[in-house]
Amino acid sequence: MTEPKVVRMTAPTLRDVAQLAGVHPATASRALNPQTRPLVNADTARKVLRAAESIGYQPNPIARSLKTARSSTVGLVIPDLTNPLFPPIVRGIEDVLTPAGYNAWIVNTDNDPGREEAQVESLRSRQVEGLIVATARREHPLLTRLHQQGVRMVLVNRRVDGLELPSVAADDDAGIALAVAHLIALGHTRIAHLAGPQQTSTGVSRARAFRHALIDNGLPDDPALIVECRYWSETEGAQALRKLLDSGAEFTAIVAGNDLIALGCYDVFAERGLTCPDDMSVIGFNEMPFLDKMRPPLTTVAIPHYEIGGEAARLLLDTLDDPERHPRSVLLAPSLVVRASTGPPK
Amino acid sequence: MTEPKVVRMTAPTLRDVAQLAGVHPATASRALNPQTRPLVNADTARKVLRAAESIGYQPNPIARSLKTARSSTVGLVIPDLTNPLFPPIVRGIEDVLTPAGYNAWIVNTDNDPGREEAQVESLRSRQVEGLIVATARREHPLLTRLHQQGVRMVLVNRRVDGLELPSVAADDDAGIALAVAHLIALGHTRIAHLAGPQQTSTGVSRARAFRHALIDNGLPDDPALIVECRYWSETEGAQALRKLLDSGAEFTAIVAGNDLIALGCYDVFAERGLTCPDDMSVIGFNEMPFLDKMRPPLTTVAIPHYEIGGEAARLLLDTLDDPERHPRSVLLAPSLVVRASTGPPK
DNA sequence: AGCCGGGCCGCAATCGTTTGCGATGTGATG
DNA sequence: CATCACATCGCAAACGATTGCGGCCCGGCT
Repeated sequence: MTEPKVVRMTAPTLRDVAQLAGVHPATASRALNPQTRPLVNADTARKVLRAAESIGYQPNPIARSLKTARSSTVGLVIPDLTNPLFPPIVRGIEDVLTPAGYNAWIVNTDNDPGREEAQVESLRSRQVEGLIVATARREHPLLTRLHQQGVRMVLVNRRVDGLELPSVAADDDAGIALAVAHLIALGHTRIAHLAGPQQTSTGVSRARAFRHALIDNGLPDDPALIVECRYWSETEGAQALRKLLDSGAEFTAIVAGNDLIALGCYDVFAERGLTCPDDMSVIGFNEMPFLDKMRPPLTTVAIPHYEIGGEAARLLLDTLDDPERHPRSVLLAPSLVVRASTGPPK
Repeated sequence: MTEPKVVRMTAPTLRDVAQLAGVHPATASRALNPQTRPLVNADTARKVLRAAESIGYQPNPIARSLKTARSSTVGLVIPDLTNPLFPPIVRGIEDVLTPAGYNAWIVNTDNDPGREEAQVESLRSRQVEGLIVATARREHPLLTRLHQQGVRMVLVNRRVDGLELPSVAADDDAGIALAVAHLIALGHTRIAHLAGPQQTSTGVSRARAFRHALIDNGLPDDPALIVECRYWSETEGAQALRKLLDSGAEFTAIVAGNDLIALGCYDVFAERGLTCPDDMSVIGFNEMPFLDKMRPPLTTVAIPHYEIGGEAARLLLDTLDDPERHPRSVLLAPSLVVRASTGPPK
């Protein structure tokens, strides 16, 4: 004899819990929320919790968001997920956000300010409580506006000129110093720099660090040996190197703004019949995946992606916790990974 | 004489629009929604639209979701964003979802069923209208349960045994046939297969295709030349190849289940002093980024990632449109990219 | 003139929570 | 015994949109 069991198609709501526990929804709400639980009798709280448990109640985040104007969600603004730099960072972010009860909304901007604006707008309308932004440019009207409007955010990898925002990045100075020292130790004296876009703080700070490193090592700071790439991409790296070679400048080693730019050089080596590292040493930045399997394996400055993500998430959580807190910024120490793309000059 | 201008800190709501246009919020709602616009007088609709425009009204998606139990959002369930296979697919998905007015929520499962369950639960509580799932295993209790509950979804790259779900993937048979034909044309007759995990449909279908391809070419189907990897990873690939070499089996070429497995072979080549392709040819699957810069550049079967993503999104949109529609599945044609990891046997 | 049928629009309920406020009961206190 | 403080809980109003239902008006018809 099977009793007809009523199956409810819709998820159990707070009212259901309340009814089952024999209390008012308001009481159930207070009992369920650890913050307000002291406001209800311990016994009734227990009853409510048991009822909720028994019917598998899950609070509806949408209704909650509507009422509280919060969402337990933060937005991640990424220029391009396809860039292997970002996935590990995202991973680090999620791994600290999740235990804290937050979720992350990932959006791609394709480096397009228009798309970026639309995406951020969409995030805001979904009541995200804060933003982790990896698309900052030195001049960034959108970010300054958001900051004025009191949107909580933290920057990763890059910063905005004149904006006091919490940020986390690798220590570019230290990283570039490592790279240059390595090349000098190998015997190089004429070293070029394929700089990243100077619209990004990282681009300028690495370029500046490069010149400082030369000077610190008693080498001349020759502007003819620095070329700017318009994007952090392989094709731009290749383009820049061609320009440099065509200029007739003499050099035996290259410090690239990042790994992609360095990999772009490989294409040019092939075109021009140069062998690496015999004719030309090159060193990247970021330690993206699979560099060890490249031809030749790329020497690079490794940065702790995962930790950068985690630290960014922690900074954001701090900010959400206490919006008045003075913005901290953290720099994480890079390290040098020597592979086969660097060697003594011929 | 500056008039005191009242600035509202909170975003304009539908009531504001209605008030400004001199109509009831209900009318404003109908006017704003193209679906219901015919229900209101064209003039008043114009007035409402103008009012909305003038104060920059953006509908609150949270309130809308609460009322309508919809969200214009779909969930993307990815095993691991760090795998370079997925970002381009995600990109393809987003590029068709966005014009259709949908957004994508990306979640990582780390190949962990527990995490997967939690993530999917979180997606559902946020009222996602459908799921695009890239984590399917052949036995997948979670997915079968979701399917029974009527959750709309489409599978990418992999399928679930006995479940009639829309799916999109590369044509494994064709791809493997291409790979095997290439090796045979080079003169190889003893070809090994480092198969992907046999819990995944892709793992078995590629393995099956491999054996069929051998037979079709009049070669023996030798079980000793097939080893299964437990994961689609470099380390597993390396492990499998070591096992195969240690077994004493003789072969001159390898068809790897995917690129990562193939790259794992490179490590073993180095360990054992084998040179590729002279001692051993190897061919991958997927055409992940940067393979052209590997040592040696990896021959592989290229699949149209971006299109796969786009097609998956289209299938999901179809399903959302008409849930009764018979599940379509699409296979996209792969192509062979010949590089330097394959050559004639010694 | 009376009636009918649209077209157009407003009323109010609703989605599932949260939360200020007030009601109730209890025990302690003067 | 009256008063008061306090703990506990219920009432009801939000949050911002959508939508069934019904009312009004106006033009056309008999």
